[in-house]
Amino acid sequence: MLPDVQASVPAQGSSIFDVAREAGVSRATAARALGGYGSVSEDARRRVEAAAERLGYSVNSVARSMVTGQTMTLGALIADISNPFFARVIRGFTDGARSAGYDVVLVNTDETVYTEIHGLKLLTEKRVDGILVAPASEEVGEHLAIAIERGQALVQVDRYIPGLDTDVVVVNNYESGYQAVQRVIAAGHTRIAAPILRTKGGDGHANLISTMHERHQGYRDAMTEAGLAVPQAYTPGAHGRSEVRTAVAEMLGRPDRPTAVFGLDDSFTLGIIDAVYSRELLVPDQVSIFGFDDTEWTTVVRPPLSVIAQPAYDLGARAAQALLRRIQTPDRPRQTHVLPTTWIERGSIRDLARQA
Amino acid sequence: MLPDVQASVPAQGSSIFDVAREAGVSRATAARALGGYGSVSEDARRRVEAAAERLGYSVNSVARSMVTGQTMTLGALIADISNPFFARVIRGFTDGARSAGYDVVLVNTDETVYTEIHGLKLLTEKRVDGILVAPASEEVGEHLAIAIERGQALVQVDRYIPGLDTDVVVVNNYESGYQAVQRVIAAGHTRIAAPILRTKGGDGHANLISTMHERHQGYRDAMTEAGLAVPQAYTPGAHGRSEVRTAVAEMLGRPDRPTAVFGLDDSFTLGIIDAVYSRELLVPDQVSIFGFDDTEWTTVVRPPLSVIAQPAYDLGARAAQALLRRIQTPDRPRQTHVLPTTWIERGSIRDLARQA
DNA sequence: GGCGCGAGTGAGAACGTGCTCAACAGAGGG
DNA sequence: CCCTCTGTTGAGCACGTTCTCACTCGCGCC
Repeated sequence: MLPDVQASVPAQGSSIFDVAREAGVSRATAARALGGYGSVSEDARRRVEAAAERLGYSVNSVARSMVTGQTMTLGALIADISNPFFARVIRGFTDGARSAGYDVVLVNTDETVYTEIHGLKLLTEKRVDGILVAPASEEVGEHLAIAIERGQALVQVDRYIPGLDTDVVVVNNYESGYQAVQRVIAAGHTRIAAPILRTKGGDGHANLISTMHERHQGYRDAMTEAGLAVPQAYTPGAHGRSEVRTAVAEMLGRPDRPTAVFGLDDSFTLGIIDAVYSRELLVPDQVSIFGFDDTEWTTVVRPPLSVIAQPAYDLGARAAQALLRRIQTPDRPRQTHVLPTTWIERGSIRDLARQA
Repeated sequence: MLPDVQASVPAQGSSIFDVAREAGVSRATAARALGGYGSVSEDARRRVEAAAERLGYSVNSVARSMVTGQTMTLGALIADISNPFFARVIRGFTDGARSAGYDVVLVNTDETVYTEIHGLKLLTEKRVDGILVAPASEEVGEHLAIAIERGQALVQVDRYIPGLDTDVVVVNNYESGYQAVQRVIAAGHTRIAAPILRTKGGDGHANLISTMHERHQGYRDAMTEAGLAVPQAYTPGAHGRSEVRTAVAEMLGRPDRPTAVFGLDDSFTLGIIDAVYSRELLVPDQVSIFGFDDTEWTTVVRPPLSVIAQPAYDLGARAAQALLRRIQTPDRPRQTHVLPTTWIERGSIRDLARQA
């Protein structure tokens, strides 16, 4: 590794000044030739392009951003990219962003408001042109309100903070939960359980997430309207798959155990299945299961799982679309996009009505 | 929406110049007070901080990057973030990056060299300080070689291009595949199949991915050394879950059908299970299954799946670590980090030997 | 032959920050 | 009393790009 050889390679990429000198023109002409604006003679254009090729010139987006005032970058503030649901949302978001020439910076919040605030600060400093956020709490949103006031383009996805003036892209969580539970009730079930997510903020107090909230309210209303009880034992708070497993296993050991359990999200459904197996109960003969979100594995469990499928990719793609429109037209009225879910009946719910 | 109200809010965030004027000091003093360098009187520091707070000042990272020459941003060029394996890798990578003050820009390549080249160009223009790449092809890597020559810090993860002079973070794919197949052979199986991934580049010719390549070679060698045949019918090329399903279903319909099928990655294993179900075969009594990568669903299928678990999160975290070290010390010798896999025996492999 | 016009070109400002340099005041020692 | 040293401050350059402005030159028209 001779130092001479290294020195022959420009440590930092060459600037448009180097290209101009190489081509024997001024910076302005080189910039015009490469930027495709103004008027440049055919001869000069060829010389500049050849020089750029020879020097391996690459536009410095940082400098461009200084001038144009836009970074062509979007930020994404989500709970956890290793959660397959968010991974699909982000895939849709990056695809939508990319097709308009934008890149995406990813920040995980782990459902923690403190991390969300910190991440928002970082993205603001990076001067991203817009931010996608799945708020960690439906109660604490002052940081987001301030960002909006300062003109930051923002879109909420999957969840939303009531009263926060942004575009929102969600599914009809309440209706989906309500209708699914109605279906299960129609199948003759009267004891239906639905554990609910309880996340903890940095300060130790529980965050409420609108998504969970609404799905659970749909469940409650469907039960109540059918004249069915919702005992507290059927709605334990849990923090993740293993806590759900524990809570549901306990519940299934009781004499008045539920005949059906509703998984409010992917990880909850997994925990419920874990619990059912640990009790060695048969699905759907001894206990029925249905879940929210149709992930890849729902067809490889036996019986295949009946679920409320939600268009995760489309959520992200629509959010990108909404965000890009807001960037282009900051004063447009805010919109809430509610994407439809699909009930997929597969076979994990026992029909007690027909059997009776 | 009165225009006056809007005008009262600064459209673009205030600069350090505004803070300096508000505090009654020069730009330089304000910069010193906020940047924490040089010496500033206690009085001036307080006034500057108060002014910054009042104006809601936020550092402009773009301008800072112009001066410092670093963006504190890393790029990630991976196949598909909605693939749970990569999602976990990226989670590890972002965590590692974040703890050192770096953000991550995400680019999906869809296993396409053309998209990878384009993504590399974008990341270069954005002047990211380092790039994580899971190369789409183990054959086409000239674009990456050029980037390295220009001084771009690069780390390859999950796969690698032979001869490309970068840090590499992988698992011992060959050994893992070899040993797993050896185990299955020891359990008395002689007809073991392993479909292999064939992705297509933008130009239509097949990409070889080192990961798949090595796992499959491990399988082949274990078979050959045990004196077992590897008929071409046992190693069909497929492009994803549904193609694997079709290929394996066909294979399982033959009279000389395999007694065990090896899923070289997560999506392949899903396709294999699909095929087994479509043939209504019992696992492990009629056919054994084992896979690569231990995802969340492997414990909710019946029987639970025996797999080679790989530390996806750690792959990403170690890659971040390696990349950050290279950024700090560009001339350090390149290292290849091989992370261990773990064989998890669960019950999807029938022991023919003990039974005989 | 003078004039206008358009194409092509170069000089230079601007973006907001980090950092160097010089200037200045005040304290302290010889 | 002068010199030095230290703490504090402001002026100004640099980063690489985009874009505006003014200038030159050649051509065609009156």
